Formats: sequence, structure tokens, C-alpha cells
Amino acid sequence: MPIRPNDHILHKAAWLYYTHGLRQDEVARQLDISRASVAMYLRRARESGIVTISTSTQLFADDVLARELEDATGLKSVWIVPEDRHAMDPTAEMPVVAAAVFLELINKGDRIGVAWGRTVYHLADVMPYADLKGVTVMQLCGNLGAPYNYRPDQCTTEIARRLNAEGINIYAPLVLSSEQLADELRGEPVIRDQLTAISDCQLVLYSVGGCESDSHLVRCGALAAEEMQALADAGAGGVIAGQVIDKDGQWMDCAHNRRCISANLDTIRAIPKRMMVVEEDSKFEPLVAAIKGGFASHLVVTTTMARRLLARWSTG
Amino acid sequence: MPIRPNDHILHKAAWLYYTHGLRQDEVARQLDISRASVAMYLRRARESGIVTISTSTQLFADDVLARELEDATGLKSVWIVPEDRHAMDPTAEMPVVAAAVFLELINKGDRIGVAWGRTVYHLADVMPYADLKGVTVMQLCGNLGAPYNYRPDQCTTEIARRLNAEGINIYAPLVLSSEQLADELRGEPVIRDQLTAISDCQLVLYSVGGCESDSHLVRCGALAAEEMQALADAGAGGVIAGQVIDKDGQWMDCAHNRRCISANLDTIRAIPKRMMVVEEDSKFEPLVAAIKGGFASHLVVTTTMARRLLARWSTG
DNA sequence: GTGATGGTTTGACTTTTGTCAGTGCGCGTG
DNA sequence: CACGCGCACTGACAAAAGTCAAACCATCAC
Repeated sequence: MPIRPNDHILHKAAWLYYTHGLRQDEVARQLDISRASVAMYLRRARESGIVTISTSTQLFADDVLARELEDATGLKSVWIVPEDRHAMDPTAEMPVVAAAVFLELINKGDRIGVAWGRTVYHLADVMPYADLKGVTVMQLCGNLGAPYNYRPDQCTTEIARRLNAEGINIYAPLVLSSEQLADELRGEPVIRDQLTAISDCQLVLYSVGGCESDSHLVRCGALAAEEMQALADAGAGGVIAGQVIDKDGQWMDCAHNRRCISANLDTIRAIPKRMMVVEEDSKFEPLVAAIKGGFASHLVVTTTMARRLLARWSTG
Repeated sequence: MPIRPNDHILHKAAWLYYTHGLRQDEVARQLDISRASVAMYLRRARESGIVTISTSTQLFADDVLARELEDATGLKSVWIVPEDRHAMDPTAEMPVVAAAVFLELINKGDRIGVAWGRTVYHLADVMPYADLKGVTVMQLCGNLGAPYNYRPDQCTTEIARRLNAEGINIYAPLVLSSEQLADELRGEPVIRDQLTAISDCQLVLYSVGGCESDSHLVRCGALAAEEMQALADAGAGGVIAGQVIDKDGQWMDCAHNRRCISANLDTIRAIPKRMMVVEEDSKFEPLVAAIKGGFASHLVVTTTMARRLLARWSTG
């Protein structure tokens, strides 16, 4: 939605209504239009980020369990989404909380790296609109083919659009058929510059993938089921931005990883705010690996997951 | 307003209503309370900064005159408050705009210096509530006696309160009766530390004072009318955080300044974001001095003032 | 135990807001 | 020039939110 000249009236209506607290009919009188138009303008102002309404995520950070988990693991901040709420669907709640947390972590002028996956896409889908000009949202890894609609470029673009931020995509496949080609492509100035620019990020957003033979990476065709099985047998612990890590969160020197166009893991680890969101409780082991590997500083999980993590860390 | 245990329900109500978009009666049903209570909780959530509603100040920055003034003066950003709006009182509008701009300039974790004066107090008075834990608001200069209700500590405290930020006051008078006492007091660890800490600020907020014999500094008893007259004759151009500057914005080596407990002007100049708000058009010359002295990077003024400034800068 | 106090909570009422079918108007097209 | 198309606007109605007096309920002082 590009800024059109008569956005002015939209700004004015929003200003009078939200900042000055006038009633819609007063705004209408002042701008000499009908009240119904004012109502319409106000909706658009909200949808375009001219007006931002945000709720503190403290509700989810304000939890004894969260504090304990932070102390045990050394994570900077943990948000816990309860499952026991009668009416609210916890699976639907997680991305909403994550989106709000994500927004709170953004500073003006930040550069933000975004990976991909179902979780990230869900998050993008419920991301509130905001007016964050000057913020840059960039893709952390190469793209996938058609089948999925939560492809890396989709996630980046959608988040950038909602935030009124600039979106930067990586125009390369996530996985290539040969290591040599991957090397060559990584050396291409366009791609190389984009991968290098990731080190300027102040914040990254991702989830962690599992290493089962029906995992994300397999289903989207980036990796054969047998290959994944082999990796799992060889000690793979999880997937970060398309790359396989071992149970301690270290990069695995395997064919798949060498064929991947994605952010360097050390670069990611060096980013100050690393926000990790995990929806499924089945991702416990991958999450443990990711935390051990230093891929999370800010974590959003369910109560169940938090309890399991705490148990793991207490027993050493 | 300290956080009390049952703030939890307040957060919950705000979350369901604002983030999930439920209706008040749905929230009421879910929390098992009456809808009227929900309405009340929501108001409190807004008033306590749990929920923040902010409108982009673009409306006032989006102005040809503002761009021209930025180019001419080298200021980083200018906001212009129009006077010609039929219905809205421009004097009342200025602080509202300034407060919104101020909020937009704050980043999480910032340390902010606040001076004092009528303008700053007006601003504090219309400052929206926000949830900026981790932000510190500190007084730039010493205090005055009783007569005024817009004393330095008042301004700081009120702004900190609205923002839910930490407020730090300087417990010293603005002006002492002797230079020696001022020196000694500046050397006191408590005071010295506070003055030194000002250099850690990322943002300052102030206006500029005039040098007439009925100026602010005189009326509040910090300076005798004759003294001010003498300073004006000696080339005083304006007042910044209680200290007199000359027409080029340089610190004046005068008895008053030496008796002042206030932030070092070079320290202030080194702060990245220096937000200056000027309500009265009569403050044209002081403002020119302040800009020349490098005390503003972000400026909020009326259209008239902007035109005069532009004229001054074009003619050299 | 009583009664006063300060704060919540509620039901009932009023005001404000959201919505949508329908109107009006400018503009490019046949 | 008439026609149709798209867009912004309006009027009227239904839905939702704001408000307030009265009830309630702990807590404390006497």
C-alpha cells in the first residue's frame, strides 16, 4: 500500500480521534466529512500502521517458571504461553504472543533477520500492522520451490509489509544439487553481499526444525528422507535456518549443509537478540540443541515445554 | 502506581480485547466478570501503559517547509505545527505534537535528560501513558524553590511516571548564592555522579528561554531583573537548562552561570538526539542562538517560527 | 460488634461506533 | 455525448462501548 496524497486526511482523522480523543462525529465535523467516512478512515489508519495499538506482553513473561528457566539456562528472556486456558486455543495463541514479543524487541532503525517455517509463517500471519520505516527485514536463507506457501521469501515479505519496513530477499535456492554450485553461488556478489549483511542484524527470528524423516526439510523436498535418517543416526539434533546442527548445537559438516545457501551459524550466534519460537512440544530435543548451540537469547514456548526444559537443565 | 498482584486480570482483559479483538462482553464471559468491569479494566490498562495507542507524527513532519528548514539549517528532523487550523488551538496543539514526537524518539533502554520550563511542563501534562520499563528519565539541572509548579523535578517526575520509567532527580538548587558553594556542591559525589551520568543520555528534551527582564529565569527568582538586563546587554542570546548562552550559542562566562548546578553544555551537545520544542514565537532570537550553538537536532515549532527561521538561514 | 471507609462490581441506561446497501460523481471509453 | 465503471461518500440501523448510581465487600477503628 504505497502512500497516496490523500493519506493526509487519514492521518488527520487518526490524530484527532486517537491523540486528541475527539469523538468520531467531532472529527467528521472538523474535517467536513460524514461520520461513516471517519470510521472508515480510522480502520484504514489502523490497518496501515498510522495508528498502532499494542499490548504489553508482560502477562506471559510474568511467570515464576519463566524466571526459573532464565536462571537455569542463561536465556535473557522467556515468555510462556499457558495451555490450560479453557477458552483460548494454545496453538493459536502462541504465534500471537510471539508476534507481540517480536514487535517489542524491535528498535527503530534495526535490521532484522527472518528464517522460515510453519511457525514463522503463522507469526507473520497474525503480525499487527506498524509504522516501522527505517527497519529492514531480511531473509536469512535461500528459497524453496513452489509446494509450500510458507516459503522464506513469503515470511520476510509479509512481515516487512505489515511493519511498513523494507524487505530484502535472497534470490537463491536454499539447497543446490551440488556443493560446487553452492560454493559458486555463495561467491556471487549479489548473494555474498546479502549473506554478509546478516552480520549487521540486531535481531533474528526463527524456530527450530526437527530431524525426523517426516520433518519440514524433508517434506518440502530439500532433503531426502533417507538422507535425513542418516543425519539423525550421525547425531543430528535439529535444523536452524535450513542447516542441520548436532545435539550440541554445532554445525554439522555434511553434504546437505555444504549445499545450503544460508546465513553462517556463527554470524547468527553473534546477533545480539536471537528470538526463538517453538510451537510443537515434539520439538523438545531440537530446541535443547538450539539452546546449547547459543541460538536463542529470547524464547517463546508453552508451559509444558518450559517445564521439560527446566527439568533437563536442573538434572544437568 | 506500583504493580499490584491483581494487575494480572487487567493484563488479561487488555490482551483479549486489544490483541485478540474480542468484544467486551466476550472478554467478560471469559474472565467471568461483568462487562462494566471489563470496560473499567480497559480504561485502566490504557492509563497505566499496559496498552499503548500511538499515532504517527508523520502528519507534522510531512511538510515542504519542514524539509526546507532541515536542508537550510542542517537539523535532523523538523515537525511543524500549523496555526491556521480553524478549530484546534495551536498553543494547545504544540505540546501534544511534541509529546508524540518525544515518544517516537525514545528507544528501549534509553537514558533521557529533561530540562524544565513552561513548555516542558505542558508537554509532560499531555504525555500519553506508556510502558517503558528500563528507560531512565533524568533531570538536567538543579531545582527551584516553591513558586512554580513546573519545576525541574516536577517535569522529570511526571514524565517518568507517565512512561513507567525510572526518574532520577538532582537534589540541589539550580542557582546558589555563591560561586564557591556551587563549586563545592558540584564536587559532592552524589551531585557529581548525576551530572556525569548525563553524558550517557541518548536523548534530551528542552525548550529555550529568553533573556528579557521578565523572562522565566527572572520570574522564578533565579536571577535578578537587573542582572538579566546586564547579561542581555553583554550579548546574552538565550537560556538552556538554566544557563545563559550568547547569540552564537556559546556558554557565557558570567556570575550566574558559574553559580548554576546544571548539565555541562558540551555534554548536552554531545547527546545524539537533542529535541527542542518552542511554543512562543517571541522566542525567535533565543532559538536561533540555540540552533547555532548545536543544541537542537530535532525541532518542533509553529509554521510562523519555521518561516522566520528559514528566512534567517537563507539570508545567511 | 458496629459502623465508617475506600475500593470493586454490577445492572440499567445512554452514547458512540461499526456496517452496509445505496447514492452521487468524476473519468475514461465506445 | 451517453454509458458504464470504480471509487468515495452518506443515511439509517444494529451492535458495542461508556457511564453512573447503587450494591457489595473486605478492612480497620472504636
